[in-house]
Amino acid sequence: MEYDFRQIEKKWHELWAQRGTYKVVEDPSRPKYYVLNMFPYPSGAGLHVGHPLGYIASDIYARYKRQCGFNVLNPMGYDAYGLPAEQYAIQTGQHPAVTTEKNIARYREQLDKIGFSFDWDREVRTCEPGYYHWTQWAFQKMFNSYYCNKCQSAQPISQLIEHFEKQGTSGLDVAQSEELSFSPAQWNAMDEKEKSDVLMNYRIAYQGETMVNWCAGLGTVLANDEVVEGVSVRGGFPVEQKKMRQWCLRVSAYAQRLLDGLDTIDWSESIKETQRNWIGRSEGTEMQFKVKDSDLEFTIFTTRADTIFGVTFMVLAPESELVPQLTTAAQKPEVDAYVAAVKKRTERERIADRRVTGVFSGSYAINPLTGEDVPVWISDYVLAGYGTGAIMAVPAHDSRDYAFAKHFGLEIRPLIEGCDVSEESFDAKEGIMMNSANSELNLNGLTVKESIAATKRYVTAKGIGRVKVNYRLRDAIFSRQRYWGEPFPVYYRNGIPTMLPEECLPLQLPEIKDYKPTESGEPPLGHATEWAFDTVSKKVVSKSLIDNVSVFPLELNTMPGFAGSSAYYLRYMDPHNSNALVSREADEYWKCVDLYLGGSEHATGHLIYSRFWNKFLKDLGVSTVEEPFAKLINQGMIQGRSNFVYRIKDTNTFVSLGLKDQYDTTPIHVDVNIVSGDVLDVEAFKAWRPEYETADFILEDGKYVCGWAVEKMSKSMFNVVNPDVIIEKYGADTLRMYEMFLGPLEQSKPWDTNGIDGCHRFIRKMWNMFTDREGKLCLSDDAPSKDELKSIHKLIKKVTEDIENFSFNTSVSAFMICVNELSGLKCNKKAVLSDLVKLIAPFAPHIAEELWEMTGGEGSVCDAAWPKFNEDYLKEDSVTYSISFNGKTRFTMDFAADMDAKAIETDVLANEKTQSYIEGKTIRKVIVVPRKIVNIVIG
RNA sequence: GCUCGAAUGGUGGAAUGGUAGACACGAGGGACUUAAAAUCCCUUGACCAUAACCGGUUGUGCGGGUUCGAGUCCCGCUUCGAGCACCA
Repeated sequence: MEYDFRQIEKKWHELWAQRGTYKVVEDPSRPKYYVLNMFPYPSGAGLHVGHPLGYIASDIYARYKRQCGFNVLNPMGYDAYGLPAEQYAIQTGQHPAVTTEKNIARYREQLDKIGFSFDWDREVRTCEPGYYHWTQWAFQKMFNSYYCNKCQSAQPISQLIEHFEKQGTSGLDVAQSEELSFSPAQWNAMDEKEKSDVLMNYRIAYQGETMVNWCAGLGTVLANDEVVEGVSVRGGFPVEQKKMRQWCLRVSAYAQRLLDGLDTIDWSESIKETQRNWIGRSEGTEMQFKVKDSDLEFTIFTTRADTIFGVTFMVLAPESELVPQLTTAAQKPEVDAYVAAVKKRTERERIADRRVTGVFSGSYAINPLTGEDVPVWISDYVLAGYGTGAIMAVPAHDSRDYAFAKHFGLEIRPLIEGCDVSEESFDAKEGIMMNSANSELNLNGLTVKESIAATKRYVTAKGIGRVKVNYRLRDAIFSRQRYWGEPFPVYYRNGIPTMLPEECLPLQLPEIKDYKPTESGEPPLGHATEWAFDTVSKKVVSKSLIDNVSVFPLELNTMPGFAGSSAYYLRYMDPHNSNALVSREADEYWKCVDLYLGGSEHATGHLIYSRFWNKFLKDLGVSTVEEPFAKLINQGMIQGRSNFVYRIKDTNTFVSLGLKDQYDTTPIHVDVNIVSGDVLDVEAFKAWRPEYETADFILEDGKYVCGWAVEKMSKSMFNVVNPDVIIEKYGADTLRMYEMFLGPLEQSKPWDTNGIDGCHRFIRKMWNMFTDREGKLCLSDDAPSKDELKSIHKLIKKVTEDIENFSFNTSVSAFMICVNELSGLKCNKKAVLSDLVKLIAPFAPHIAEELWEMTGGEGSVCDAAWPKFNEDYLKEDSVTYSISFNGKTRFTMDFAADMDAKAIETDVLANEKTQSYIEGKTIRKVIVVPRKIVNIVIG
């Protein structure tokens, strides 16, 4: 009887839910394994076939680990805050919570059909108060912490205050926005507001005036990874630089730990490299330059201290605070005009147009090694935000300085023997130095490497500079001018940002009637009426009660998307705990995510923030491990495969692919759901759009063949494939097998249903091995034959290895081979087939569960012990060797499996056929490749 | 520009330095069937040879190298993809 996947899959979905098959509890008697997928943002479009790829892979691994005896945590939840719901709210007035809820329901319905082993009791949603309580809590902890460089850890801010009271800033080694200097007396004399401002310089969550990516189109600030080429990733609106007071997280304090941690985790080299790049550690030297005829001094950063004798000018970033100080009266109009022009240029324009621009400040700096005067210029090729915002320019050995010097006719002084700088700079860090000596320091004759070290030593000893490590990693901007995000648990006491008492958490998002920014330009929360904090009753009250004595205004910004996604993996460990983010026991049991699956597009966003957040929580003693994700796999994207029909110009006649070149045609996207194997369902096409109702077709071989192309899966290309449709036609098991069969997990590939029949046939074939025509079980208790055992143990070995290597596509092939072999052998042995059921269970859980029940298996197949591989069954009595001469195989010989190489060699050489091939030629070499080949080199 | 990654039949893709193209799709042929569906069997990189069989040559983007032996290792390119991009 046909395998009725619809009825059987439905049956098991119900039974699994009823029996709580996938419920997980901490069990110290068993080893744990934590599998996690990056949780999805529930968009209105629902799931397409690309989304479940990673979920299926991790589900297979989770089920496999469970069968191996691990207590497996495999949770799922929703990253529920996001811009689309908010924009939908602005357009329709529909509350984002309502749309989000609806979308989640739809996601859940789709996910349930695929048969995942998620423990839904542990579901989290970032937008629920019970969840964002802990997002707000972590923020408050960051506000109340500073980062101590000496102990490489976050510490309570109270310790820092104590330090200020006793020593001021002396002896301070902490992460800070800028270097401050004050005495204990000065600190103690400060008023509350001044102290608050000073502490902001050190807090891990702090408010700072920062240049932000302001997106007027979205009315909000965006993180760097939300901006690509000067436009917003969402919506594609232009983004400009604007200075704003924003909440920030001092991610930069953790730069070194974020970098070091990469060496301890099992992630792909490419994503680690991306993160290293993003962190951008650079070891160099900071040097002071005195300004001529002035008391002023400024600091530059360089990685090429060795080139100091080649400095012919200095450059300041236009935004640098030094610009007004160093500009002479004569140059002021020109400098002001330049700075103003630079400010007007958006990021986008600066990328598009990279002309050399700049202006002379009028001042000269004194090269501390040569005593020469060097002109100070201002140019936007120097960035204010990196290093000190000022550089020493060595045009001979830096291509940017070179371009600048050429453009403005400045001196270019080569320092490396034999280099030619007439056409371009010599940037390579190699060669022998020249022109580099003063009375105390002589670099001439040294290599670049030696001179860097020598200069560092000299500069440090002379007190004109110091060794410095810089990071490109910037602090994360943590404010968003949006409604649909976590509110900050912060109120403003006469301008001083103050944390809500911990017992007032969570601070719930207020209801508002309009989701747009207010007329006065405040964020949407400006519309909220109940949005003030009463410090006496400790309640949120109406704004009308604000008296700035006991009732104060609340913060109007909300947190960005990455706030809620930074520690969700901890919450899954203990999702219902209302006293803590995660209990000590749960945390110590689950520790960290053992296997994390998700797209590589989060390399510089979520995966950095989350690691940062976890490190902070570890300093706090909440998380037990330094790195939250021990192993990371980036599944590839599934692209769309679009189909085209070809309309003959100015007609309603469509011509099949093979004949289209005979006409003048326009390709038109056609819905892939009415195309099967690139053949168009003509009737469905006519019904698809009213304008095609009267369409005519020129067919080939009676069929209309469509063209195709690989494009992004999107509605506008009509290439979105909904997993529900596939499941309805083939069943979830086939979908699961096929998604794995498509190709290597980490590779991007187009969705193409052309091969899905093969997987479906496989499922049916397997079903038919167990059942007769009436659908009744027909298994025998007889002992399996040697061939049957060999076949199944080959499979056990292959599938076990493949799962461990995440090579699921080849294990699907292995299943097909095994089932072909066993059905060829007419195998109906229970001993063999029950192993097959256990092996297929992670891949195709529905059919496995049904067969497991039919064969009288105990409990659920997901708890059936993974079959043990026995090598003895694969052993052969004899092995066939190919006999080759100079690499060309001529004939074969059989030998006993345990025969040693020397004996084989002797036998082969004694053989008559061998002799006839050698025939008088000399034998140069004989190579015996175990179990494969004997190659005889003659000549 | 820099840093990674990739390139194998008509297609998706297999191959610890050891018989390249497993497995699957598609295509062609056949069996069963009144017919269709389903199922099963055979052929299927290219080229040459042959009545047929046996066979031969060539073949993993291009050019070199190491090796008895290279899709795999090394050097130099080409093309495509991804990330970073004035980071001093």
